[in-house]
Amino acid sequence: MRYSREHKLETHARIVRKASVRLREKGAHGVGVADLMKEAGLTHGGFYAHFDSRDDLVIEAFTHAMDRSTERWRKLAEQMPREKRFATIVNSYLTSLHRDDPGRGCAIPTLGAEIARESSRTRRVFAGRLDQMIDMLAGQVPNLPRKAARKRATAAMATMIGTLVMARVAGSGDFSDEILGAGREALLGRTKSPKPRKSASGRATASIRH
Amino acid sequence: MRYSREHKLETHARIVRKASVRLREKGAHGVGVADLMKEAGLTHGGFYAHFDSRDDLVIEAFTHAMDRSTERWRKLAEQMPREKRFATIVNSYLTSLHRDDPGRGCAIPTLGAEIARESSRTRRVFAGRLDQMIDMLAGQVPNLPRKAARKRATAAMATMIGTLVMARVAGSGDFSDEILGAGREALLGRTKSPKPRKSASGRATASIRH
DNA sequence: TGTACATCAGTGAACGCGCGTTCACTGATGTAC
DNA sequence: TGTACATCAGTGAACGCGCGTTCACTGATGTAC
Repeated sequence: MRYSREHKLETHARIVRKASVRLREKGAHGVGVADLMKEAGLTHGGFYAHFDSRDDLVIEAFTHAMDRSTERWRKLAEQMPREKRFATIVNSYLTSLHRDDPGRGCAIPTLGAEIARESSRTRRVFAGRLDQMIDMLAGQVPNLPRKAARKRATAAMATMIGTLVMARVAGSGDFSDEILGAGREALLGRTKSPKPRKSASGRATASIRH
Repeated sequence: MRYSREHKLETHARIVRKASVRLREKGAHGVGVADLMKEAGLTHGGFYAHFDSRDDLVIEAFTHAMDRSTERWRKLAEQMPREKRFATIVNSYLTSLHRDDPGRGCAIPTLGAEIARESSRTRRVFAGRLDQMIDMLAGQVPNLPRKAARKRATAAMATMIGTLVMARVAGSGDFSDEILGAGREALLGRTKSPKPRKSASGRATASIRH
């Protein structure tokens, strides 16, 4: 072979990684194959050496985004004491930083509605990752039995997703900030500061994206 | 003129009405001008006698959908005693009927993410209607001062929108029903029946779409 | 170790297709006399 | 009231363009001897 086995896997992963950012930014139908390949430093012709169709890349890119988000949250939560884990995730999700950077953010507010209209094959994959994400969040809900925690986590995900969708429609002014604040309050109760706070490690908590 | 002034206005309104259904079903970029005109019983060539561009129709169709939803909710709520109004809206929003009929449903879960990526002109129009919808819902929240009611309404909208997005991704099986149920419980507390209930007038409440 | 060959990731031109938009035309009806 | 003309909503062919996909080709490198 021209390149080692690793080389191809690396290239494949790079395409998926870059595509997952651009697709979240521009929508599942908002970027062409040629642009996505250019993003990875390649020309469009080589695309079909890596994917059977554009849809396949969309599925892989989405899966990648969901897995990264879930994993990042889990790690973020694990650094905190039990009772603060849920609040930590909510606070880092409902941030102007997350709102203004959809490319690195949660894939559901950006791609959810479009995926809901795709083939049932695509939707099944999506639903699986959604399920995992809810489970992960349920694991961070304090003081509740398993089933109740999952219910709480599902509704919290809904509030976070809806808040982000509305806040993005509203742009980035006062109305948008009001929406973000309402979401945080509903999930966490009245809290002092919507501004980024320094964590113990000295890194600003709010700088952590999804 | 060939047709009376009314005739043109009626045709224009019909195009907008039909388009607003199809665009919610297929997405803001999911249907072509030709299809939308055929839906209204016309050929594509006449389109530009009514709209400057496809984007203009999308804006009008979206505005139409939002106005109809807001008005429908207001009327639905007005038929109920004060304390039940908020719950009535939530219960009729978070229904499998609404989930399975996006064309007649709320435009935010279907088009919100796409609109968030459009021109700021489009987003401003959208944000205005979103603001009106929140205000309307705030007016139905019982026992709270104006500002708190608006906060509550904003977060409730978020939960409803996010719940519908997730439920649609999940299809229409158990997982999807679980999501709908979690949203209802979070907003209304544990309630008995997720099934359609007959209202005093004999019409099934759940048959009312948005 | 050195050489000849086979492989296949990546290139860039070309394809067919659907889309938004334009345009010359039509013909039913409102308007002027 | 009846007739000639002007209007313009709607038609359907045509446009240019961008997209997903295909394909013949290339050339660096792994492999066989």
